[in-house]
Amino acid sequence: MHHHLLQSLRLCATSSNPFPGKTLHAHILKLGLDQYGALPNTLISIYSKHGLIKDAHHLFDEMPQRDPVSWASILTAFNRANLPNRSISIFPNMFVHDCLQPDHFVFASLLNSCAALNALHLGRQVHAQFVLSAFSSDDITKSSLVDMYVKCGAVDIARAVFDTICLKNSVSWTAMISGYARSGRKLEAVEILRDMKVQSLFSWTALVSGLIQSGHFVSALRLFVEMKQEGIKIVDPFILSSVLGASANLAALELGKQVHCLVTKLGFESSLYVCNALIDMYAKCSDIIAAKIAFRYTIKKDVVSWTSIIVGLAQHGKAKEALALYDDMILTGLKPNEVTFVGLIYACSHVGLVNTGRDLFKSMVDDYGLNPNLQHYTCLLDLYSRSGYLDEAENLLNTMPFEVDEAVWASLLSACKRFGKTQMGIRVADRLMGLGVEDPSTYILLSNAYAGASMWENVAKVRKLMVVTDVKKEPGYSCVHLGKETEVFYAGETGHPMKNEMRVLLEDLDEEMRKRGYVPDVSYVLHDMGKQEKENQLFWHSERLAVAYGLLNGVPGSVIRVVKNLRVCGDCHTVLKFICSIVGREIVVRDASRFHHFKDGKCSCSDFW
DNA sequence: GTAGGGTTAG
Repeated sequence: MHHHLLQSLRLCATSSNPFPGKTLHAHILKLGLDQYGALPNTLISIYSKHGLIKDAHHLFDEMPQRDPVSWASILTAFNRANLPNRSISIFPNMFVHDCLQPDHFVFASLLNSCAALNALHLGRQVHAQFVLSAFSSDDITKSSLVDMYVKCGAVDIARAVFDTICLKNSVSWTAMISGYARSGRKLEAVEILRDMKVQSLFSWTALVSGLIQSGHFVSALRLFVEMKQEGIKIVDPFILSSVLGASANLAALELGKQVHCLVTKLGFESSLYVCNALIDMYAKCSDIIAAKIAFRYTIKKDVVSWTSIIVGLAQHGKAKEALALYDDMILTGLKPNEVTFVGLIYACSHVGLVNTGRDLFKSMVDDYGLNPNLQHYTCLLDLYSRSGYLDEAENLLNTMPFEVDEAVWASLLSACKRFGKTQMGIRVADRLMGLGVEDPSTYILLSNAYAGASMWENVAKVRKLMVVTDVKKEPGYSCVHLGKETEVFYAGETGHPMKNEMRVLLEDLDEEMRKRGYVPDVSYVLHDMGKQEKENQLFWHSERLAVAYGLLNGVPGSVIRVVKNLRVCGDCHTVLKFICSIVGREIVVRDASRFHHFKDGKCSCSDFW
């Protein structure tokens, strides 16, 4: 009888709905067989596989006789329900109530909970118990130890355990590879992969996506190409969404398009992860139109899809569209998350919708129970600053429940300059001086603020501090993407083979700009030097070189796409507005914090960044 | 005496 029921239960476990299992449970109860170990244990696991954690827990509680299998089942059930802390808190009862000792299955489940909780200390304790137990040679538990140490960031301990595994399977190898890759230890990660006899898509995915997580985009992409050459079949779209993420981070539009083609070729265009990655990739590669198309083609949209396009539109200065899409999203019944609100408040700051932004901030807390983080406060602050509500901004800065860094104060300082709030500017500047300044552009702001109030002693103090702290500007560079080719330019006179053509073009443009009223703003130059020399510095800024090169070599009439590592300098921003209207071309610059679409003499950022 | 439970990438 038991065997027959167990067979049926096993079938239920593979079924996609829980009702056959529940019916059998009722049947078992009627027969009074629920006391027999294997039957309730199987039921616990069926319930948990169908997400019915309450039923699983209830059954576990009611069991008169529990054994280690019951314990392994309930711990796994909590882990599966994303409640690893429940596993940890219930576990001591295994000794206290049931007088049982954990076996290797229980250890593996516990380690899984520790990994999910990032609880290294606890994990080490479980490790110690495991070593002292009768199961200390179990390889699978050792694999979960490797995984736990990796997830807690203790990669070297993970490696030590990994080396003691007698029969390594694909799971142990993959865990170790992903550990090295996610902590950016590329060489070691690759070495482990090379040691594997049978490499799978899994192991390559761990390597490539781990490296992408740790910011090693280019190495990851090279390895992805190598994987394809090795003939590994991409039977699962996971790695493709990772690679799309890398393209997005590198703003590599052509690469992203190629991966998009691969997605279509392999038939993964309906995978939600892939669709969301495509929306984000196109937006970050500054092709917001393609991002909108990708969004439209996403059949089953989730919060991430909506949020990706809302944030994308907001960053590209299309605030109205972003806010309109939010209304559509709410109509579909989806709940926005923290990231959605960052995009929305950011959008408001672009069009000066102070009240809408403030309402959204309130709605996030009151209607959706979300906790505003530093990013939300920074966006709100931006909204106040750029709309000229500087008292509100200063008040918010002084009352918000977060430690505020230099960049945030600096942005308020720059708003003070813009709106001519000299007194507040000095107050903020003094604050910044007390905070300690590292960013060279902050020094410029400080020096300008004091100079504007004729506080020459303080100007001298800032200069002196700059020398003492030996401020070095991170070298600025700009890349211009022309089809499959990319050129990189650093600030300063270039040694590029086309240097002369570029100089002539920039000089011609300079002449035309001056006719149209351009006056170089040398206040953006950090170094102490004469006016002419400062203008010369500006002339060779990397974003101008990139644009000049794009104009000379790009397809006539096409959009010029530039990616800069730092923020666009204020003077260059003015210059690019002139250039786009002189040459009648659209120029898109992605800088360290946002996108600038220069078109018809205007920029999508409305001159605030 | 047997079943039943564990580990990998967003």
